[in-house]
Amino acid sequence: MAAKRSGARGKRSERISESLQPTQEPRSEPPLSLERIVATAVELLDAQGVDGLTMRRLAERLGSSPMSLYWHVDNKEEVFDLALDSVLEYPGPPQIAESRDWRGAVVHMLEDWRASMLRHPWSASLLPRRALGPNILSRLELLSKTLSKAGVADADLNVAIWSLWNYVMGATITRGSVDLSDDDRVAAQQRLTRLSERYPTIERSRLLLDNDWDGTFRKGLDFLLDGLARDNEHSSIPGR
Amino acid sequence: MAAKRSGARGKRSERISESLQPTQEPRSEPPLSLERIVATAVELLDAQGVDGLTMRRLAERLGSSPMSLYWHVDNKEEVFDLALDSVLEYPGPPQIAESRDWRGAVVHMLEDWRASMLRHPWSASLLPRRALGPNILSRLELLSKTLSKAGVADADLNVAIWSLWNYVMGATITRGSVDLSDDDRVAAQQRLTRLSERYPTIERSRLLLDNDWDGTFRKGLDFLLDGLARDNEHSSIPGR
DNA sequence: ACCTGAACACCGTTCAAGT
DNA sequence: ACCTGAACACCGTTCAAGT
Repeated sequence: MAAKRSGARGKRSERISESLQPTQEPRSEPPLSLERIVATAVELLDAQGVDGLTMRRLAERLGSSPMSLYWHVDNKEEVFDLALDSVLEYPGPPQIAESRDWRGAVVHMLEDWRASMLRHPWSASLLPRRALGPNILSRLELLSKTLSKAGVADADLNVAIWSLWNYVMGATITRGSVDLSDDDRVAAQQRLTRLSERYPTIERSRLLLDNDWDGTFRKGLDFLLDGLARDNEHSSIPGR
Repeated sequence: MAAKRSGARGKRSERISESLQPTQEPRSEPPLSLERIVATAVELLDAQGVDGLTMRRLAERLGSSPMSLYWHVDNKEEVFDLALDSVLEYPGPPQIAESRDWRGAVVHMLEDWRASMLRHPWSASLLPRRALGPNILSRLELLSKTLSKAGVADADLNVAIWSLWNYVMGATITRGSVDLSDDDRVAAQQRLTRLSERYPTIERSRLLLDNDWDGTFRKGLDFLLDGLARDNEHSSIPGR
Protein backbone atom coordinates (compact mmCIF):
# COMPACT_ATOMS: atom_id res chain seq x y z
CA MET A 1 0.00 0.00 0.00
CA ALA A 2 2.73 2.44 0.88
CA ALA A 3 5.77 3.03 -1.25
CA LYS A 4 9.09 1.93 0.09
CA ARG A 5 12.10 4.15 0.25
CA SER A 6 13.35 3.37 -3.23
CA GLY A 7 12.92 7.02 -4.19
CA ALA A 8 16.37 8.32 -3.33
CA ARG A 9 18.50 6.03 -5.47
CA GLY A 10 20.79 7.93 -7.82
CA LYS A 11 18.29 10.63 -8.63
CA ARG A 12 20.84 13.31 -9.35
CA SER A 13 22.77 11.68 -12.13
CA GLU A 14 19.61 10.27 -13.63
CA ARG A 15 18.20 13.73 -13.99
CA ILE A 16 21.23 15.04 -15.79
CA SER A 17 21.27 12.36 -18.43
CA GLU A 18 17.53 12.77 -18.78
CA SER A 19 17.76 16.42 -19.55
CA LEU A 20 20.54 15.90 -22.06
CA GLN A 21 18.83 13.27 -24.17
CA PRO A 22 15.24 13.98 -23.32
CA THR A 23 13.03 11.26 -24.71
CA GLN A 24 15.48 8.41 -25.22
CA GLU A 25 16.22 5.14 -23.48
CA PRO A 26 12.93 3.22 -23.36
CA ARG A 27 15.13 0.61 -21.66
CA SER A 28 12.20 -1.73 -21.03
CA GLU A 29 10.62 -0.04 -18.04
CA PRO A 30 8.96 -2.32 -15.52
CA PRO A 31 5.18 -2.30 -15.78
CA LEU A 32 3.22 0.41 -14.11
CA SER A 33 2.05 -0.22 -10.57
CA LEU A 34 0.72 1.85 -7.72
CA GLU A 35 4.00 1.38 -5.88
CA ARG A 36 6.07 2.67 -8.78
CA ILE A 37 3.74 5.57 -9.29
CA VAL A 38 3.90 6.65 -5.67
CA ALA A 39 7.66 6.20 -5.39
CA THR A 40 8.22 8.22 -8.55
CA ALA A 41 5.82 10.90 -7.38
CA VAL A 42 7.90 11.26 -4.21
CA GLU A 43 11.03 11.51 -6.33
CA LEU A 44 9.46 14.20 -8.44
CA LEU A 45 8.19 16.11 -5.42
CA ASP A 46 11.62 15.97 -3.81
CA ALA A 47 13.19 17.30 -6.98
CA GLN A 48 10.68 19.89 -8.11
CA GLY A 49 8.36 20.69 -5.22
CA VAL A 50 4.58 20.70 -5.06
CA ASP A 51 4.08 22.67 -8.24
CA GLY A 52 6.52 20.42 -10.05
CA LEU A 53 4.33 17.36 -9.76
CA THR A 54 2.32 17.06 -12.92
CA MET A 55 0.50 14.05 -14.21
CA ARG A 56 2.23 14.52 -17.52
CA ARG A 57 5.70 14.82 -16.01
CA LEU A 58 5.05 11.91 -13.71
CA ALA A 59 4.04 9.76 -16.65
CA GLU A 60 7.10 10.82 -18.58
CA ARG A 61 9.34 9.79 -15.70
CA LEU A 62 7.56 6.45 -15.61
CA GLY A 63 7.94 6.00 -19.35
CA SER A 64 4.23 5.81 -19.99
CA SER A 65 1.39 7.87 -21.29
CA PRO A 66 -0.23 10.37 -18.92
CA MET A 67 -3.51 8.54 -19.30
CA SER A 68 -2.11 5.26 -18.10
CA LEU A 69 -1.89 6.67 -14.61
CA TYR A 70 -5.63 7.02 -14.45
CA TRP A 71 -6.11 3.32 -14.50
CA HIS A 72 -4.20 3.00 -11.21
CA VAL A 73 -5.34 6.20 -9.59
CA ASP A 74 -8.53 8.23 -9.53
CA ASN A 75 -6.96 11.64 -9.92
CA LYS A 76 -4.03 13.82 -8.98
CA GLU A 77 -5.36 14.38 -5.46
CA GLU A 78 -4.96 10.70 -4.76
CA VAL A 79 -1.35 10.83 -5.91
CA PHE A 80 -0.75 13.58 -3.37
CA ASP A 81 -2.46 11.60 -0.61
CA LEU A 82 -0.46 8.48 -1.31
CA ALA A 83 2.85 10.29 -1.66
CA LEU A 84 2.33 12.10 1.61
CA ASP A 85 1.41 9.03 3.57
CA SER A 86 4.22 6.97 2.06
CA VAL A 87 6.75 9.45 3.38
CA LEU A 88 5.41 9.13 6.89
CA GLU A 89 5.93 5.42 7.30
CA TYR A 90 7.03 4.70 10.84
CA PRO A 91 9.61 1.98 11.27
CA GLY A 92 9.72 1.77 15.02
CA PRO A 93 6.45 0.72 16.69
CA PRO A 94 7.08 -2.82 17.95
CA GLN A 95 10.09 -1.64 19.91
CA ILE A 96 12.10 -4.05 22.01
CA ALA A 97 12.42 -2.26 25.29
CA GLU A 98 9.04 -1.09 26.57
CA SER A 99 11.12 1.53 28.24
CA ARG A 100 9.55 3.04 31.30
CA ASP A 101 10.91 6.35 30.13
CA TRP A 102 7.70 7.51 28.49
CA ARG A 103 9.01 11.01 28.06
CA GLY A 104 12.06 9.85 26.18
CA ALA A 105 9.90 7.66 24.00
CA VAL A 106 7.57 10.52 23.15
CA VAL A 107 10.42 12.85 22.33
CA HIS A 108 11.96 10.22 20.09
CA MET A 109 8.72 9.62 18.23
CA LEU A 110 8.07 13.28 17.67
CA GLU A 111 11.60 14.02 16.58
CA ASP A 112 11.40 11.21 14.07
CA TRP A 113 8.08 12.54 12.87
CA ARG A 114 9.53 15.95 12.33
CA ALA A 115 12.67 14.58 10.70
CA SER A 116 10.62 12.52 8.25
CA MET A 117 8.75 15.56 7.11
CA LEU A 118 11.82 17.77 6.89
CA ARG A 119 13.42 15.19 4.64
CA HIS A 120 10.63 15.95 2.18
CA PRO A 121 9.90 19.63 2.55
CA TRP A 122 6.81 19.50 0.35
CA SER A 123 5.11 17.21 2.88
CA ALA A 124 4.64 19.96 5.44
CA SER A 125 2.94 22.26 2.99
CA LEU A 126 0.82 19.43 1.64
CA LEU A 127 -0.46 18.05 4.92
CA PRO A 128 -2.88 20.85 5.76
CA ARG A 129 -4.99 19.98 2.76
CA ARG A 130 -4.91 16.21 2.83
CA ALA A 131 -6.69 13.42 4.60
CA LEU A 132 -5.07 11.31 7.32
CA GLY A 133 -3.59 8.19 5.80
CA PRO A 134 -2.79 4.90 7.52
CA ASN A 135 0.78 5.78 8.39
CA ILE A 136 -0.26 9.00 10.05
CA LEU A 137 -2.90 7.11 11.98
CA SER A 138 -0.30 4.57 13.07
CA ARG A 139 1.84 7.31 14.49
CA LEU A 140 -1.11 8.78 16.33
CA GLU A 141 -1.97 5.34 17.66
CA LEU A 142 1.51 4.74 18.98
CA LEU A 143 1.62 8.15 20.59
CA SER A 144 -1.74 7.51 22.23
CA LYS A 145 -0.66 4.17 23.54
CA THR A 146 2.53 5.57 25.01
CA LEU A 147 0.77 8.41 26.78
CA SER A 148 -1.98 6.16 28.00
CA LYS A 149 0.54 3.74 29.51
CA ALA A 150 2.32 6.67 31.10
CA GLY A 151 -0.80 7.31 33.10
CA VAL A 152 -2.54 10.06 31.20
CA ALA A 153 -6.22 9.80 32.01
CA ASP A 154 -8.52 8.95 29.13
CA ALA A 155 -10.26 12.28 29.53
CA ASP A 156 -6.99 14.14 28.98
CA LEU A 157 -5.67 11.91 26.25
CA ASN A 158 -7.07 13.69 23.23
CA VAL A 159 -5.97 17.08 24.45
CA ALA A 160 -2.48 15.75 25.03
CA ILE A 161 -2.28 14.12 21.63
CA TRP A 162 -3.57 17.11 19.71
CA SER A 163 -1.29 19.45 21.63
CA LEU A 164 1.75 17.45 20.71
CA TRP A 165 0.60 16.93 17.13
CA ASN A 166 -0.11 20.64 16.76
CA TYR A 167 3.28 21.52 18.04
CA VAL A 168 5.11 19.15 15.74
CA MET A 169 3.11 20.20 12.70
CA GLY A 170 3.55 23.87 13.46
CA ALA A 171 7.25 23.54 14.07
CA THR A 172 7.79 21.59 10.87
CA ILE A 173 5.73 23.89 8.74
CA THR A 174 7.30 26.97 10.25
CA ARG A 175 10.74 25.74 9.56
CA GLY A 176 9.81 25.22 5.96
CA SER A 177 8.37 28.68 5.56
CA VAL A 178 10.73 30.73 7.68
CA ASP A 179 13.94 28.92 6.98
CA LEU A 180 14.74 30.58 3.72
CA SER A 181 18.13 30.45 2.15
CA ASP A 182 20.82 32.28 4.10
CA ASP A 183 20.68 35.15 1.66
CA ASP A 184 16.95 35.51 1.96
CA ARG A 185 17.13 35.40 5.72
CA VAL A 186 19.78 38.06 5.89
CA ALA A 187 17.74 40.18 3.49
CA ALA A 188 14.65 39.72 5.63
CA GLN A 189 16.50 40.69 8.76
CA GLN A 190 17.94 43.73 7.00
CA ARG A 191 14.48 44.77 5.94
CA LEU A 192 13.50 44.40 9.57
CA THR A 193 16.42 46.50 10.67
CA ARG A 194 15.41 49.22 8.28
CA LEU A 195 11.98 49.15 9.88
CA SER A 196 13.34 48.78 13.36
CA GLU A 197 11.06 51.49 14.70
CA ARG A 198 8.16 49.27 13.78
CA TYR A 199 9.51 45.93 14.96
CA PRO A 200 12.07 46.82 17.61
CA THR A 201 11.71 43.75 19.78
CA ILE A 202 12.01 41.03 17.19
CA GLU A 203 14.73 43.03 15.51
CA ARG A 204 16.69 43.09 18.74
CA SER A 205 16.20 39.39 19.48
CA ARG A 206 17.15 38.60 15.87
CA LEU A 207 14.16 36.31 15.64
CA LEU A 208 14.54 35.67 11.94
CA LEU A 209 18.23 34.95 12.16
CA ASP A 210 17.98 32.50 15.00
CA ASN A 211 18.34 29.34 13.03
CA ASP A 212 18.97 26.72 15.68
CA TRP A 213 15.74 25.03 14.69
CA ASP A 214 16.57 21.68 16.22
CA GLY A 215 17.40 23.17 19.59
CA THR A 216 14.39 25.43 19.54
CA PHE A 217 12.13 22.53 18.65
CA ARG A 218 13.49 20.46 21.49
CA LYS A 219 13.22 23.23 24.07
CA GLY A 220 9.68 24.15 23.13
CA LEU A 221 8.70 20.51 23.24
CA ASP A 222 10.13 20.29 26.73
CA PHE A 223 7.98 23.22 27.82
CA LEU A 224 4.93 21.48 26.50
CA LEU A 225 5.82 18.17 28.11
CA ASP A 226 6.53 19.94 31.39
CA GLY A 227 3.02 21.32 31.27
CA LEU A 228 1.55 17.94 30.43
CA ALA A 229 3.48 16.09 33.10
CA ARG A 230 2.59 18.64 35.70
CA ASP A 231 -1.10 18.40 34.91
CA ASN A 232 -0.76 14.66 35.04
CA GLU A 233 0.74 14.76 38.53
CA HIS A 234 -2.22 16.71 39.80
CA SER A 235 -5.03 14.76 38.27
CA SER A 236 -4.05 11.10 38.10
CA ILE A 237 -1.49 8.42 38.77
CA PRO A 238 1.77 10.22 39.49
CA GLY A 239 4.09 8.14 37.38
CA ARG A 240 4.66 4.73 35.91
CA MET B 1 -1.34 48.26 1.66
CA ALA B 2 -3.63 45.79 3.37
CA ALA B 3 -7.19 45.12 2.32
CA LYS B 4 -9.92 46.03 4.74
CA ARG B 5 -12.66 43.67 5.73
CA SER B 6 -14.97 44.54 2.86
CA GLY B 7 -14.78 40.98 1.61
CA ALA B 8 -17.68 39.44 3.51
CA ARG B 9 -20.47 41.80 2.42
CA GLY B 10 -23.33 39.96 0.75
CA LYS B 11 -21.17 37.48 -1.02
CA ARG B 12 -23.75 34.71 -1.11
CA SER B 13 -26.52 36.48 -3.01
CA GLU B 14 -23.98 38.10 -5.27
CA ARG B 15 -22.72 34.74 -6.34
CA ILE B 16 -26.17 33.46 -7.20
CA SER B 17 -27.09 36.36 -9.43
CA GLU B 18 -23.66 36.14 -10.98
CA SER B 19 -24.10 32.54 -11.99
CA LEU B 20 -27.55 33.20 -13.42
CA GLN B 21 -26.62 36.08 -15.72
CA PRO B 22 -22.95 35.41 -16.17
CA THR B 23 -21.29 38.29 -17.97
CA GLN B 24 -23.74 41.14 -17.45
CA GLU B 25 -23.83 44.34 -15.44
CA PRO B 26 -20.73 46.35 -16.37
CA ARG B 27 -22.20 48.86 -13.90
CA SER B 28 -19.24 51.25 -14.21
CA GLU B 29 -16.71 49.42 -12.01
CA PRO B 30 -14.34 51.61 -10.02
CA PRO B 31 -10.82 51.66 -11.46
CA LEU B 32 -8.46 48.85 -10.66
CA SER B 33 -6.23 49.28 -7.64
CA LEU B 34 -4.08 47.06 -5.49
CA GLU B 35 -6.62 47.39 -2.68
CA ARG B 36 -9.49 46.24 -4.85
CA ILE B 37 -7.47 43.40 -6.28
CA VAL B 38 -6.49 42.09 -2.87
CA ALA B 39 -9.97 42.47 -1.39
CA THR B 40 -11.51 40.66 -4.33
CA ALA B 41 -8.90 37.94 -4.14
CA VAL B 42 -9.87 37.35 -0.51
CA GLU B 43 -13.52 37.20 -1.55
CA LEU B 44 -12.72 34.68 -4.21
CA LEU B 45 -10.58 32.58 -1.89
CA ASP B 46 -13.31 32.57 0.73
CA ALA B 47 -15.82 31.43 -1.84
CA GLN B 48 -13.80 28.94 -3.87
CA GLY B 49 -10.70 28.00 -1.92
CA VAL B 50 -7.07 28.03 -2.96
CA ASP B 51 -7.61 26.28 -6.26
CA GLY B 52 -10.48 28.61 -7.06
CA LEU B 53 -8.26 31.66 -7.28
CA THR B 54 -7.35 32.19 -10.87
CA MET B 55 -6.00 35.29 -12.48
CA ARG B 56 -8.70 35.02 -15.10
CA ARG B 57 -11.52 34.59 -12.60
CA LEU B 58 -10.16 37.35 -10.44
CA ALA B 59 -10.09 39.70 -13.41
CA GLU B 60 -13.63 38.73 -14.35
CA ARG B 61 -14.85 39.55 -10.85
CA LEU B 62 -13.10 42.89 -11.11
CA GLY B 63 -14.62 43.57 -14.49
CA SER B 64 -11.30 43.85 -16.27
CA SER B 65 -9.02 41.89 -18.51
CA PRO B 66 -6.76 39.26 -16.96
CA MET B 67 -3.76 41.13 -18.22
CA SER B 68 -4.67 44.34 -16.43
CA LEU B 69 -3.80 42.70 -13.14
CA TYR B 70 -0.21 42.39 -14.19
CA TRP B 71 0.26 46.09 -14.14
CA HIS B 72 -0.51 46.18 -10.41
CA VAL B 73 1.05 42.90 -9.45
CA ASP B 74 4.08 40.91 -10.52
CA ASN B 75 2.43 37.52 -10.62
CA LYS B 76 -0.06 35.24 -8.95
CA GLU B 77 2.31 34.49 -6.08
CA GLU B 78 2.18 38.11 -5.06
CA VAL B 79 -1.62 38.01 -5.01
CA PHE B 80 -1.41 35.09 -2.59
CA ASP B 81 1.10 36.90 -0.38
CA LEU B 82 -0.99 40.05 -0.21
CA ALA B 83 -4.27 38.23 0.37
CA LEU B 84 -2.76 36.21 3.20
CA ASP B 85 -1.24 39.15 4.96
CA SER B 86 -4.36 41.27 4.55
CA VAL B 87 -6.37 38.69 6.43
CA LEU B 88 -3.98 38.80 9.35
CA GLU B 89 -4.31 42.46 10.12
CA TYR B 90 -4.23 42.94 13.88
CA PRO B 91 -6.54 45.58 15.25
CA GLY B 92 -5.48 45.53 18.86
CA PRO B 93 -1.84 46.54 19.48
CA PRO B 94 -2.06 50.01 21.09
CA GLN B 95 -4.30 48.65 23.82
CA ILE B 96 -5.53 50.89 26.59
CA ALA B 97 -4.79 48.89 29.69
CA GLU B 98 -1.19 47.72 29.75
CA SER B 99 -2.64 44.95 31.82
CA ARG B 100 -0.19 43.28 34.14
CA ASP B 101 -1.87 40.02 33.27
CA TRP B 102 0.65 38.99 30.64
CA ARG B 103 -0.77 35.52 30.40
CA GLY B 104 -4.25 36.76 29.66
CA ALA B 105 -2.85 39.11 27.05
CA VAL B 106 -0.92 36.34 25.34
CA VAL B 107 -3.92 34.04 25.30
CA HIS B 108 -6.06 36.78 23.84
CA MET B 109 -3.57 37.54 21.10
CA LEU B 110 -3.15 33.93 20.14
CA GLU B 111 -6.87 33.21 20.15
CA ASP B 112 -7.44 36.19 17.89
CA TRP B 113 -4.69 34.97 15.64
CA ARG B 114 -6.25 31.58 15.35
CA ALA B 115 -9.74 33.03 14.87
CA SER B 116 -8.54 35.27 12.05
CA MET B 117 -7.15 32.31 10.19
CA LEU B 118 -10.15 30.10 10.81
CA ARG B 119 -12.36 32.80 9.34
CA HIS B 120 -10.47 32.24 6.08
CA PRO B 121 -9.70 28.53 5.97
CA TRP B 122 -7.46 28.85 2.94
CA SER B 123 -5.04 30.98 4.94
CA ALA B 124 -3.80 28.09 7.04
CA SER B 125 -2.99 25.96 4.04
CA LEU B 126 -1.38 28.90 2.28
CA LEU B 127 0.88 30.07 5.06
CA PRO B 128 3.44 27.26 4.92
CA ARG B 129 4.51 28.35 1.48
CA ARG B 130 4.47 32.11 1.81
CA ALA B 131 6.75 34.80 3.10
CA LEU B 132 6.09 36.69 6.33
CA GLY B 133 4.23 39.88 5.55
CA PRO B 134 4.05 43.07 7.63
CA ASN B 135 0.92 42.08 9.53
CA ILE B 136 2.41 38.77 10.56
CA LEU B 137 5.55 40.56 11.69
CA SER B 138 3.43 43.01 13.70
CA ARG B 139 1.82 40.16 15.55
CA LEU B 140 5.19 38.60 16.26
CA GLU B 141 6.46 41.95 17.46
CA LEU B 142 3.57 42.44 19.85
CA LEU B 143 3.95 38.93 21.18
CA SER B 144 7.65 39.50 21.74
CA LYS B 145 7.08 42.74 23.53
CA THR B 146 4.49 41.22 25.83
CA LEU B 147 6.68 38.30 26.77
CA SER B 148 9.69 40.50 27.21
CA LYS B 149 7.81 42.78 29.58
CA ALA B 150 6.57 39.74 31.47
CA GLY B 151 10.15 39.02 32.35
CA VAL B 152 11.18 36.40 29.82
CA ALA B 153 14.92 36.65 29.46
CA ASP B 154 16.24 37.71 26.08
CA ALA B 155 17.97 34.38 25.71
CA ASP B 156 14.67 32.51 26.08
CA LEU B 157 12.59 34.90 24.04
CA ASN B 158 12.96 33.33 20.64
CA VAL B 159 12.25 29.85 21.90
CA ALA B 160 9.13 31.10 23.64
CA ILE B 161 7.88 32.94 20.57
CA TRP B 162 8.50 30.10 18.18
CA SER B 163 6.91 27.61 20.56
CA LEU B 164 3.74 29.64 20.77
CA TRP B 165 3.72 30.39 17.06
CA ASN B 166 4.25 26.74 16.24
CA TYR B 167 1.42 25.72 18.47
CA VAL B 168 -1.01 28.22 17.00
CA MET B 169 -0.07 27.38 13.43
CA GLY B 170 -0.28 23.68 14.06
CA ALA B 171 -3.62 23.92 15.82
CA THR B 172 -5.10 26.06 13.09
CA ILE B 173 -3.84 23.93 10.27
CA THR B 174 -4.88 20.74 12.00
CA ARG B 175 -8.36 21.99 12.52
CA GLY B 176 -8.60 22.75 8.85
CA SER B 177 -7.38 19.34 7.80
CA VAL B 178 -8.99 17.12 10.42
CA ASP B 179 -12.24 18.93 10.90
CA LEU B 180 -14.01 17.50 7.94
CA SER B 181 -17.72 17.68 7.49
CA ASP B 182 -19.67 15.72 10.07
CA ASP B 183 -20.35 13.00 7.53
CA ASP B 184 -16.72 12.66 6.64
CA ARG B 185 -15.72 12.51 10.27
CA VAL B 186 -18.20 9.81 11.07
CA ALA B 187 -17.03 7.88 8.04
CA ALA B 188 -13.42 8.24 9.16
CA GLN B 189 -14.22 7.04 12.63
CA GLN B 190 -16.15 4.09 11.20
CA ARG B 191 -13.21 3.19 9.05
CA LEU B 192 -11.16 3.33 12.21
CA THR B 193 -13.62 1.11 14.04
CA ARG B 194 -13.41 -1.45 11.28
CA LEU B 195 -9.65 -1.42 11.74
CA SER B 196 -9.85 -1.31 15.48
CA GLU B 197 -7.27 -4.07 15.86
CA ARG B 198 -4.80 -1.75 14.24
CA TYR B 199 -5.70 1.50 15.99
CA PRO B 200 -7.30 0.42 19.26
CA THR B 201 -6.26 3.35 21.40
CA ILE B 202 -7.32 6.23 19.20
CA GLU B 203 -10.46 4.31 18.33
CA ARG B 204 -11.32 4.03 22.01
CA SER B 205 -10.60 7.68 22.79
CA ARG B 206 -12.61 8.70 19.71
CA LEU B 207 -9.81 11.01 18.70
CA LEU B 208 -11.32 11.87 15.36
CA LEU B 209 -14.76 12.55 16.75
CA ASP B 210 -13.60 14.81 19.52
CA ASN B 211 -14.54 18.10 17.95
CA ASP B 212 -14.27 20.52 20.82
CA TRP B 213 -11.50 22.31 19.00
CA ASP B 214 -11.77 25.56 20.90
CA GLY B 215 -11.52 23.85 24.26
CA THR B 216 -8.69 21.63 23.13
CA PHE B 217 -6.80 24.59 21.75
CA ARG B 218 -7.16 26.46 25.00
CA LYS B 219 -6.14 23.55 27.19
CA GLY B 220 -3.09 22.73 25.13
CA LEU B 221 -2.08 26.36 25.15
CA ASP B 222 -2.35 26.34 28.92
CA PHE B 223 0.00 23.36 29.11
CA LEU B 224 2.51 25.23 27.00
CA LEU B 225 2.19 28.41 29.02
CA ASP B 226 2.54 26.43 32.23
CA GLY B 227 5.80 25.10 30.93
CA LEU B 228 6.99 28.53 29.88
CA ALA B 229 6.01 30.18 33.14
CA ARG B 230 7.67 27.48 35.16
CA ASP B 231 10.90 27.83 33.28
CA ASN B 232 10.66 31.54 33.74
CA GLU B 233 10.34 31.20 37.50
CA HIS B 234 13.53 29.21 37.62
CA SER B 235 15.71 31.32 35.42
CA SER B 236 14.74 34.94 35.84
CA ILE B 237 12.49 37.51 37.46
CA PRO B 238 9.67 35.56 39.09
CA GLY B 239 6.67 37.54 37.95
CA ARG B 240 5.40 41.03 37.35
C1' DA C 1 0.13 55.79 -16.64
C1' DC C 2 -2.94 52.31 -17.30
C1' DC C 3 -5.32 48.72 -19.90
C1' DT C 4 -6.04 45.15 -23.72
C1' DG C 5 -6.26 40.76 -27.22
C1' DA C 6 -3.83 37.41 -29.36
C1' DA C 7 -0.77 33.89 -28.69
C1' DC C 8 2.35 30.36 -26.31
C1' DA C 9 3.32 26.66 -23.62
C1' DC C 10 1.44 24.42 -20.52
C1' DC C 11 -2.37 21.96 -17.27
C1' DG C 12 -6.07 17.76 -15.52
C1' DT C 13 -9.27 14.83 -17.26
C1' DT C 14 -13.07 12.55 -20.55
C1' DC C 15 -13.83 9.53 -24.05
C1' DA C 16 -13.63 6.23 -27.39
C1' DA C 17 -10.47 3.01 -28.85
C1' DG C 18 -6.80 -0.21 -28.96
C1' DT C 19 -4.30 -4.88 -27.14
C1' DA D 1 -6.86 -6.20 -17.47
C1' DC D 2 -4.13 -2.65 -18.87
C1' DC D 3 -2.63 1.11 -21.86
C1' DT D 4 -3.13 4.92 -25.48
C1' DG D 5 -3.98 9.52 -28.60
C1' DA D 6 -6.91 12.99 -29.66
C1' DA D 7 -9.55 16.43 -27.80
C1' DC D 8 -11.72 19.77 -24.34
C1' DA D 9 -11.76 23.30 -21.26
C1' DC D 10 -8.99 25.36 -18.81
C1' DC D 11 -4.33 27.65 -16.79
C1' DG D 12 -0.21 31.77 -16.04
C1' DT D 13 2.29 34.84 -18.51
C1' DT D 14 4.87 37.36 -22.69
C1' DC D 15 4.53 40.61 -26.07
C1' DA D 16 3.32 44.09 -28.96
C1' DA D 17 -0.12 47.35 -29.13
C1' DG D 18 -3.61 50.54 -27.87
C1' DT D 19 -5.37 55.03 -25.04
